[in-house]
Amino acid sequence: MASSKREQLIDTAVELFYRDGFHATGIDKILSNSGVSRMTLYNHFRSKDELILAALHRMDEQWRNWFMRSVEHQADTPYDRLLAIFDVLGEWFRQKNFSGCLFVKASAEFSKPGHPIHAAAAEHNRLVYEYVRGLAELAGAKNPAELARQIRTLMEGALIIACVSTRVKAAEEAKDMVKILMQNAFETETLTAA
Amino acid sequence: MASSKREQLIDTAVELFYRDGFHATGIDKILSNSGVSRMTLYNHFRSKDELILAALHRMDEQWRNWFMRSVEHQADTPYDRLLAIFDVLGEWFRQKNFSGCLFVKASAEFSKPGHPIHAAAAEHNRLVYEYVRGLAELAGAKNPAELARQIRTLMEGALIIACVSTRVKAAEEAKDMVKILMQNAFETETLTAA
DNA sequence: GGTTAGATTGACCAATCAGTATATCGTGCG
DNA sequence: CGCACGATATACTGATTGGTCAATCTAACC
Repeated sequence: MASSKREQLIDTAVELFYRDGFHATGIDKILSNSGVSRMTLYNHFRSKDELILAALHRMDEQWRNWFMRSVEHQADTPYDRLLAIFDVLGEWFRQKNFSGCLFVKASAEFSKPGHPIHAAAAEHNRLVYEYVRGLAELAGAKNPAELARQIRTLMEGALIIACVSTRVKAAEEAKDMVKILMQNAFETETLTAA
Repeated sequence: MASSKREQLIDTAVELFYRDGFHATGIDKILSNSGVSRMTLYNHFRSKDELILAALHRMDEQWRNWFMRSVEHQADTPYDRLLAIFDVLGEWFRQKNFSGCLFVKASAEFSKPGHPIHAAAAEHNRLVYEYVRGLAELAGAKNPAELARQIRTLMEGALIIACVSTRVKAAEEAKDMVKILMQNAFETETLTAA
């Protein structure tokens, strides 16, 4: 039962932090929305910052898991999966309660790079990058690290355009861009195969 | 003197909002840092949100002015200026107190698209887009609007990578990407000329 | 010089902030 | 049954939140 309350706290924290932001979400709102009482929270987490870190960790696992599963379900070969990334991105942007990326929000509200919360956001980005680089390697890109950085840049760019300018098409537009870039990232024979 | 205090309030508001965020910056801190007293602020601005809007408006003018002047100083032809955008971006990322983009922060903290503050961020993005599209037109791009959207996506992507992952090189990496994309965005003769 | 309108001041408001102290409760063990 | 321990609930802390009120001060105009 103790662990269940902890889960419940993290769940509602993720939901409220995502919707309203970190500073704008008070401990009291998390408590009332989760039906958990004050001391139970401070029993599991030493401070609000620690709860934020737990929420980011939960979201990182959830989101990356969903993202990778979706990409792998969408396409079969590593090459096609690099393209499918942007289809999945489009799905994400079109989700009912889509409201941007929790990690962008985190690094926006805690912008000092040394802050643990900022570091958690950077770590999430690194893990996503590693996933893309793995795909680029499997696909046989000439320079997998470079292609992965390019794709990550396009992903983040599409994300910002989508959520600041409310332009969900940004995902498809980024996909068109990545097609062009991938022509340059693969040997000619791979290019012809695609 | 009245107008000078108003300017002073906006200046310190911009500085503190940029450094610490909107919700994390209290009215009291703005007052003490600017040396202006409470009612003077509420005489000029009906609420904190209105001060935020004024700060965003000020920052929009300042930043776009600095950005466009830098781009135009860096290169002479519209074509080269499209590339120079990313040199200027690199300059920005390397500025001493660089801490991301105030408008990304604004839309992160006020993520409901209908909110006036979110709308102000979207409007800033639109104005930057219009500037890039103008350059793309002058440069003779086949589809200026499309090229401008692509460049905007790369700009925002590089920005997020730079400030979340503390990777200022993201600007140069995005420049490499835009070179490839521009090969596809111009007729062959323009391409050869470049 | 006196009056008056507008700017400025500091005291004050209720609400909320993150976090704590203490009391009570439920439950497993001897 | 009775004890004891960890989890929970409630009340409370002092600080800070955004915002207001009424008194004071300044300066321009008649």
